[in-house]
Amino acid sequence: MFTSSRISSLNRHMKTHSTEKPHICHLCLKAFRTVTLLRNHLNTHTGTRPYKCGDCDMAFVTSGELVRHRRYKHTHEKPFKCSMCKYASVEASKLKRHIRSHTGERPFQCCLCSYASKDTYKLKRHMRTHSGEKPYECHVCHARFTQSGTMKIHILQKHSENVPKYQCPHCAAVIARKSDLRVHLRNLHTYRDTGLNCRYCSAVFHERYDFIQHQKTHKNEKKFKCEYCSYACKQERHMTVHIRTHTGEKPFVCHSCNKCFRQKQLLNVHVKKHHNTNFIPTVYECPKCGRAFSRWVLY
DNA sequence: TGAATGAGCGCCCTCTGCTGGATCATG
DNA sequence: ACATGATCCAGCAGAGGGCGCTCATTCA
Repeated sequence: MFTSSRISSLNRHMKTHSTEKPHICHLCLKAFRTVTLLRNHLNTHTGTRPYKCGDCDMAFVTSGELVRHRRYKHTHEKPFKCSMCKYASVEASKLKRHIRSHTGERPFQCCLCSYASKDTYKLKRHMRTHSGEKPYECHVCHARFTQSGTMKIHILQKHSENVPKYQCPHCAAVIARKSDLRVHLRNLHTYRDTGLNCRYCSAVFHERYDFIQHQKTHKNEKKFKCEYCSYACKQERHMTVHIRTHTGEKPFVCHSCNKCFRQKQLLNVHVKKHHNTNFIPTVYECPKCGRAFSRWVLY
Protein backbone atom coordinates (compact mmCIF):
# COMPACT_ATOMS: atom_id res chain seq x y z
CA MET A 1 0.00 0.00 0.00
CA PHE A 2 1.53 3.30 -1.13
CA THR A 3 1.24 6.24 1.29
CA SER A 4 2.68 9.71 1.05
CA SER A 5 2.39 13.02 2.87
CA ARG A 6 2.50 14.89 -0.43
CA ILE A 7 -0.24 14.95 -3.01
CA SER A 8 2.33 15.29 -5.81
CA SER A 9 3.93 12.02 -4.83
CA LEU A 10 0.55 10.33 -4.72
CA ASN A 11 -0.29 11.71 -8.15
CA ARG A 12 3.01 10.44 -9.53
CA HIS A 13 2.51 7.06 -7.89
CA MET A 14 -0.96 6.82 -9.44
CA LYS A 15 0.69 7.12 -12.84
CA THR A 16 2.53 3.84 -12.15
CA HIS A 17 -0.82 2.10 -12.27
CA SER A 18 -1.46 3.55 -15.69
CA THR A 19 -0.26 1.73 -18.77
CA GLU A 20 0.28 5.07 -20.48
CA LYS A 21 3.84 5.40 -21.85
CA PRO A 22 3.97 8.53 -23.89
CA HIS A 23 7.76 8.75 -24.38
CA ILE A 24 8.81 6.72 -27.43
CA CYS A 25 12.38 5.81 -28.41
CA HIS A 26 12.81 6.93 -32.00
CA LEU A 27 15.44 4.24 -32.58
CA CYS A 28 13.61 1.12 -31.43
CA LEU A 29 10.05 2.42 -30.79
CA LYS A 30 10.14 1.20 -27.21
CA ALA A 31 7.81 3.24 -24.95
CA PHE A 32 8.61 4.69 -21.52
CA ARG A 33 6.57 6.35 -18.83
CA THR A 34 9.01 9.16 -18.01
CA VAL A 35 11.54 11.28 -19.83
CA THR A 36 14.31 10.08 -17.51
CA LEU A 37 13.61 6.46 -18.38
CA LEU A 38 13.66 7.30 -22.07
CA ARG A 39 16.93 9.23 -21.67
CA ASN A 40 18.61 6.30 -19.91
CA HIS A 41 17.36 4.01 -22.62
CA LEU A 42 18.67 6.29 -25.38
CA ASN A 43 22.06 6.25 -23.70
CA THR A 44 22.17 2.48 -24.25
CA HIS A 45 21.79 3.16 -27.98
CA THR A 46 24.28 6.00 -28.19
CA GLY A 47 26.80 4.46 -25.82
CA THR A 48 26.68 7.58 -23.70
CA ARG A 49 27.87 6.80 -20.20
CA PRO A 50 27.71 9.92 -18.10
CA TYR A 51 28.54 8.26 -14.77
CA LYS A 52 32.30 7.74 -14.69
CA CYS A 53 34.12 5.87 -11.92
CA GLY A 54 36.70 8.01 -10.16
CA ASP A 55 38.93 5.03 -9.36
CA CYS A 56 39.07 3.24 -12.74
CA ASP A 57 38.18 3.70 -16.38
CA MET A 58 34.69 2.25 -16.15
CA ALA A 59 31.64 4.38 -16.98
CA PHE A 60 27.91 3.65 -16.78
CA VAL A 61 24.54 4.73 -18.08
CA THR A 62 22.94 5.16 -14.66
CA SER A 63 24.19 6.27 -11.29
CA GLY A 64 22.92 3.04 -9.77
CA GLU A 65 25.22 1.01 -11.97
CA LEU A 66 28.15 3.16 -10.91
CA VAL A 67 27.33 2.72 -7.23
CA ARG A 68 27.10 -1.03 -7.64
CA HIS A 69 30.34 -1.14 -9.61
CA ARG A 70 32.13 0.81 -6.88
CA ARG A 71 30.87 -1.63 -4.25
CA TYR A 72 32.09 -4.59 -6.28
CA LYS A 73 35.47 -3.20 -7.24
CA HIS A 74 36.51 -0.47 -4.85
CA THR A 75 34.61 -0.13 -1.56
CA HIS A 76 33.74 -3.83 -1.21
CA GLU A 77 30.68 -2.82 0.77
CA LYS A 78 28.31 -5.79 1.00
CA PRO A 79 25.05 -4.73 2.63
CA PHE A 80 23.18 -8.02 2.17
CA LYS A 81 24.19 -10.47 4.89
CA CYS A 82 23.20 -14.13 5.12
CA SER A 83 21.62 -15.00 8.48
CA MET A 84 22.86 -18.61 8.26
CA CYS A 85 26.53 -18.11 7.36
CA LYS A 86 29.15 -15.43 6.84
CA TYR A 87 28.20 -14.79 3.21
CA ALA A 88 27.46 -11.21 2.25
CA SER A 89 26.74 -9.72 -1.15
CA VAL A 90 26.55 -6.44 -3.00
CA GLU A 91 23.13 -7.23 -4.43
CA ALA A 92 19.97 -8.60 -2.85
CA SER A 93 19.46 -10.97 -5.77
CA LYS A 94 22.82 -12.58 -5.07
CA LEU A 95 21.85 -13.16 -1.45
CA LYS A 96 18.56 -14.66 -2.63
CA ARG A 97 20.48 -17.00 -4.90
CA HIS A 98 22.89 -17.86 -2.10
CA ILE A 99 20.03 -18.69 0.30
CA ARG A 100 19.01 -21.47 -2.08
CA SER A 101 22.28 -23.25 -1.30
CA HIS A 102 21.03 -23.49 2.29
CA THR A 103 17.41 -24.34 1.55
CA GLY A 104 18.12 -26.61 -1.44
CA GLU A 105 15.38 -24.90 -3.40
CA ARG A 106 15.64 -25.53 -7.15
CA PRO A 107 13.03 -23.49 -8.97
CA PHE A 108 14.35 -24.01 -12.50
CA GLN A 109 13.22 -27.39 -13.79
CA CYS A 110 14.65 -29.02 -16.93
CA CYS A 111 11.86 -29.91 -19.35
CA LEU A 112 13.75 -32.97 -20.66
CA CYS A 113 15.02 -34.68 -17.50
CA SER A 114 14.72 -34.61 -13.72
CA TYR A 115 17.45 -32.04 -13.25
CA ALA A 116 16.50 -28.76 -11.60
CA SER A 117 18.83 -25.88 -10.89
CA LYS A 118 19.07 -23.08 -8.39
CA ASP A 119 19.49 -20.41 -11.04
CA THR A 120 18.69 -19.82 -14.68
CA TYR A 121 22.26 -19.93 -15.93
CA LYS A 122 22.88 -23.45 -14.62
CA LEU A 123 19.73 -24.66 -16.29
CA LYS A 124 20.80 -23.07 -19.56
CA ARG A 125 24.25 -24.63 -19.25
CA HIS A 126 22.67 -27.98 -18.38
CA MET A 127 20.53 -27.87 -21.54
CA ARG A 128 23.74 -28.26 -23.58
CA THR A 129 23.91 -31.84 -22.30
CA HIS A 130 20.67 -32.48 -24.19
CA SER A 131 21.43 -30.42 -27.28
CA GLY A 132 25.04 -31.59 -27.63
CA GLU A 133 26.10 -28.01 -28.20
CA LYS A 134 29.81 -27.34 -27.66
CA PRO A 135 30.29 -23.60 -28.05
CA TYR A 136 33.94 -23.42 -26.98
CA GLU A 137 36.68 -24.32 -29.46
CA CYS A 138 40.39 -24.79 -28.74
CA HIS A 139 42.28 -22.35 -30.99
CA VAL A 140 45.18 -24.82 -31.31
CA CYS A 141 43.64 -28.24 -32.04
CA HIS A 142 40.02 -27.13 -32.66
CA ALA A 143 38.64 -29.58 -30.11
CA ARG A 144 35.26 -28.43 -28.86
CA PHE A 145 33.97 -28.19 -25.30
CA THR A 146 30.68 -27.64 -23.49
CA GLN A 147 32.13 -25.26 -20.92
CA SER A 148 34.77 -22.56 -21.16
CA GLY A 149 36.51 -23.79 -18.01
CA THR A 150 36.96 -27.25 -19.50
CA MET A 151 38.54 -25.74 -22.60
CA LYS A 152 40.80 -23.58 -20.46
CA ILE A 153 42.12 -26.63 -18.61
CA HIS A 154 42.56 -28.47 -21.93
CA ILE A 155 44.69 -25.63 -23.36
CA LEU A 156 46.71 -25.40 -20.17
CA GLN A 157 47.42 -29.13 -19.99
CA LYS A 158 47.84 -29.88 -23.71
CA HIS A 159 49.19 -26.75 -25.36
CA SER A 160 51.03 -24.79 -22.70
CA GLU A 161 54.55 -24.82 -21.36
CA ASN A 162 55.32 -24.79 -17.64
CA VAL A 163 52.18 -26.78 -16.86
CA PRO A 164 51.52 -26.63 -13.13
CA LYS A 165 51.90 -29.93 -11.30
CA TYR A 166 50.65 -30.98 -7.89
CA GLN A 167 53.10 -32.65 -5.53
CA CYS A 168 51.66 -35.19 -3.12
CA PRO A 169 52.60 -34.13 0.44
CA HIS A 170 53.03 -37.78 1.50
CA CYS A 171 54.99 -39.36 -1.36
CA ALA A 172 56.97 -38.53 -4.49
CA ALA A 173 53.93 -38.61 -6.81
CA VAL A 174 53.47 -35.52 -8.97
CA ILE A 175 50.01 -35.27 -10.51
CA ALA A 176 48.73 -33.02 -13.29
CA ARG A 177 45.40 -32.00 -11.77
CA LYS A 178 44.44 -30.89 -8.30
CA SER A 179 41.29 -33.01 -8.34
CA ASP A 180 43.33 -36.06 -9.34
CA LEU A 181 45.72 -35.43 -6.47
CA ARG A 182 42.65 -35.58 -4.25
CA VAL A 183 41.80 -38.99 -5.75
CA HIS A 184 45.41 -40.09 -5.19
CA LEU A 185 45.24 -39.01 -1.53
CA ARG A 186 41.91 -40.77 -1.09
CA ASN A 187 43.10 -44.05 -2.63
CA LEU A 188 46.65 -44.24 -1.30
CA HIS A 189 46.98 -42.10 1.80
CA THR A 190 43.66 -42.50 3.59
CA TYR A 191 43.62 -44.42 6.86
CA ARG A 192 41.71 -47.72 6.61
CA ASP A 193 40.20 -49.35 9.67
CA THR A 194 40.68 -52.84 8.25
CA GLY A 195 44.41 -53.39 7.89
CA LEU A 196 46.12 -54.70 4.75
CA ASN A 197 48.15 -57.83 5.44
CA CYS A 198 51.49 -58.45 3.72
CA ARG A 199 51.39 -61.72 1.77
CA TYR A 200 55.07 -62.43 2.51
CA CYS A 201 55.31 -61.56 6.22
CA SER A 202 53.14 -60.64 9.18
CA ALA A 203 53.23 -56.85 8.63
CA VAL A 204 49.89 -55.00 8.63
CA PHE A 205 49.27 -51.54 7.09
CA HIS A 206 46.41 -49.07 7.33
CA GLU A 207 47.44 -46.94 4.32
CA ARG A 208 47.53 -48.46 0.86
CA TYR A 209 50.67 -46.54 -0.13
CA ASP A 210 52.65 -47.94 2.84
CA PHE A 211 51.34 -51.40 2.02
CA ILE A 212 52.49 -51.20 -1.64
CA GLN A 213 55.91 -49.83 -0.69
CA HIS A 214 56.38 -52.62 1.81
CA GLN A 215 55.39 -55.29 -0.70
CA LYS A 216 58.11 -54.01 -3.04
CA THR A 217 60.75 -54.73 -0.40
CA HIS A 218 59.89 -58.40 -0.82
CA LYS A 219 60.27 -58.25 -4.60
CA ASN A 220 63.99 -59.23 -4.83
CA GLU A 221 64.12 -60.86 -1.48
CA LYS A 222 65.90 -64.26 -1.28
CA LYS A 223 63.45 -65.71 1.13
CA PHE A 224 64.80 -69.30 1.08
CA LYS A 225 67.75 -69.37 3.48
CA CYS A 226 70.02 -72.35 3.99
CA GLU A 227 70.01 -73.66 7.57
CA TYR A 228 73.64 -74.89 7.28
CA CYS A 229 75.39 -71.90 5.60
CA SER A 230 74.79 -68.32 4.44
CA TYR A 231 73.39 -69.36 1.04
CA ALA A 232 70.01 -67.88 0.12
CA CYS A 233 67.88 -68.02 -3.01
CA LYS A 234 64.52 -66.91 -4.45
CA GLN A 235 63.25 -70.36 -5.49
CA GLU A 236 62.56 -73.36 -3.34
CA ARG A 237 63.85 -75.86 -5.98
CA HIS A 238 67.24 -74.14 -5.94
CA MET A 239 67.43 -74.58 -2.20
CA THR A 240 66.50 -78.27 -2.50
CA VAL A 241 69.51 -78.82 -4.78
CA HIS A 242 71.81 -76.72 -2.57
CA ILE A 243 70.89 -78.69 0.58
CA ARG A 244 72.34 -81.84 -1.12
CA THR A 245 75.81 -80.24 -0.95
CA HIS A 246 75.47 -80.51 2.84
CA THR A 247 73.72 -83.89 3.04
CA GLY A 248 75.83 -85.50 0.32
CA GLU A 249 72.72 -86.84 -1.34
CA LYS A 250 73.20 -87.68 -5.08
CA PRO A 251 69.88 -89.10 -6.31
CA PHE A 252 70.63 -89.11 -10.06
CA VAL A 253 72.54 -92.25 -11.16
CA CYS A 254 74.11 -92.93 -14.58
CA HIS A 255 72.86 -96.34 -15.72
CA SER A 256 75.95 -96.87 -17.90
CA CYS A 257 78.76 -96.25 -15.36
CA ASN A 258 76.82 -95.91 -12.02
CA LYS A 259 78.24 -92.43 -11.41
CA CYS A 260 75.95 -90.32 -9.11
CA PHE A 261 74.94 -86.68 -9.45
CA ARG A 262 73.14 -84.10 -7.28
CA GLN A 263 71.25 -82.51 -10.19
CA LYS A 264 69.44 -84.10 -13.09
CA GLN A 265 70.98 -81.50 -15.38
CA LEU A 266 74.50 -82.64 -14.42
CA LEU A 267 73.56 -86.25 -15.16
CA ASN A 268 72.20 -85.24 -18.57
CA VAL A 269 75.45 -83.46 -19.46
CA HIS A 270 77.46 -86.50 -18.32
CA VAL A 271 75.39 -88.93 -20.40
CA LYS A 272 75.61 -86.78 -23.50
CA LYS A 273 79.33 -86.33 -23.12
CA HIS A 274 80.39 -89.88 -22.30
CA HIS A 275 77.66 -92.29 -23.37
CA ASN A 276 75.41 -90.68 -25.95
CA THR A 277 75.95 -91.53 -29.63
CA ASN A 278 74.60 -88.08 -30.52
CA PHE A 279 77.43 -86.45 -28.66
CA ILE A 280 77.59 -82.76 -29.48
CA PRO A 281 81.12 -81.66 -30.49
CA THR A 282 82.64 -78.66 -28.78
CA VAL A 283 83.78 -77.17 -32.07
CA TYR A 284 81.52 -76.10 -34.93
CA GLU A 285 83.25 -75.49 -38.21
CA CYS A 286 81.65 -73.39 -40.97
CA PRO A 287 81.56 -75.50 -44.20
CA LYS A 288 81.99 -72.35 -46.32
CA CYS A 289 84.83 -70.43 -44.67
CA GLY A 290 86.23 -73.02 -42.29
CA ARG A 291 85.95 -70.74 -39.27
CA ALA A 292 85.51 -72.63 -35.96
CA PHE A 293 83.03 -71.85 -33.14
CA SER A 294 82.80 -73.24 -29.62
CA ARG A 295 78.95 -73.12 -29.50
CA TRP A 296 76.23 -73.91 -32.00
CA VAL A 297 74.43 -70.62 -31.46
CA LEU A 298 77.56 -68.68 -32.39
CA TYR A 299 78.13 -70.93 -35.41
C1' DT B 1 10.39 17.85 -11.55
C1' DG B 2 14.74 15.82 -12.60
C1' DA B 3 18.19 13.32 -10.33
C1' DA B 4 19.47 9.86 -7.19
C1' DT B 5 18.66 5.58 -5.06
C1' DG B 6 17.73 0.94 -4.69
C1' DA B 7 15.31 -3.32 -5.98
C1' DG B 8 14.87 -6.69 -9.31
C1' DC B 9 15.62 -9.65 -13.32
C1' DG B 10 18.66 -11.37 -16.64
C1' DC B 11 22.93 -12.72 -18.76
C1' DC B 12 27.51 -14.25 -18.80
C1' DC B 13 31.68 -15.26 -16.71
C1' DT B 14 35.23 -17.70 -13.59
C1' DC B 15 36.70 -20.87 -10.19
C1' DT B 16 36.10 -25.14 -8.08
C1' DG B 17 35.54 -30.00 -7.46
C1' DC B 18 33.56 -34.54 -8.43
C1' DT B 19 32.83 -38.36 -11.67
C1' DG B 20 33.55 -41.99 -14.82
C1' DG B 21 35.65 -43.62 -19.13
C1' DA B 22 40.23 -44.03 -21.47
C1' DT B 23 44.84 -45.07 -21.25
C1' DC B 24 48.93 -46.89 -19.54
C1' DA B 25 52.11 -49.41 -16.43
C1' DT B 26 52.74 -53.30 -13.71
C1' DG B 27 52.29 -57.86 -11.65
C1' DA C 1 47.23 -62.59 -22.33
C1' DC C 2 44.96 -60.86 -18.65
C1' DA C 3 43.61 -58.29 -14.36
C1' DT C 4 44.32 -54.51 -11.57
C1' DG C 5 45.13 -49.97 -10.23
C1' DA C 6 46.96 -45.15 -10.99
C1' DT C 7 46.69 -41.22 -13.69
C1' DC C 8 44.82 -38.55 -17.57
C1' DC C 9 41.05 -36.26 -19.34
C1' DA C 10 36.52 -34.29 -20.66
C1' DG C 11 31.92 -33.71 -18.90
C1' DC C 12 29.26 -31.57 -15.77
C1' DA C 13 27.29 -29.17 -11.73
C1' DG C 14 27.81 -25.88 -7.49
C1' DA C 15 28.81 -21.39 -6.05
C1' DG C 16 29.61 -16.77 -6.59
C1' DG C 17 31.24 -12.16 -9.10
C1' DG C 18 30.17 -8.53 -12.24
C1' DC C 19 27.56 -5.87 -15.40
C1' DG C 20 23.23 -4.38 -18.53
C1' DC C 21 18.97 -2.70 -18.15
C1' DT C 22 14.32 -1.35 -16.26
C1' DC C 23 11.41 0.66 -13.01
C1' DA C 24 9.38 2.38 -8.51
C1' DT C 25 10.43 5.37 -4.88
C1' DT C 26 12.84 9.04 -2.52
C1' DC C 27 15.43 13.24 -2.36
C1' DA C 28 16.61 18.01 -3.28
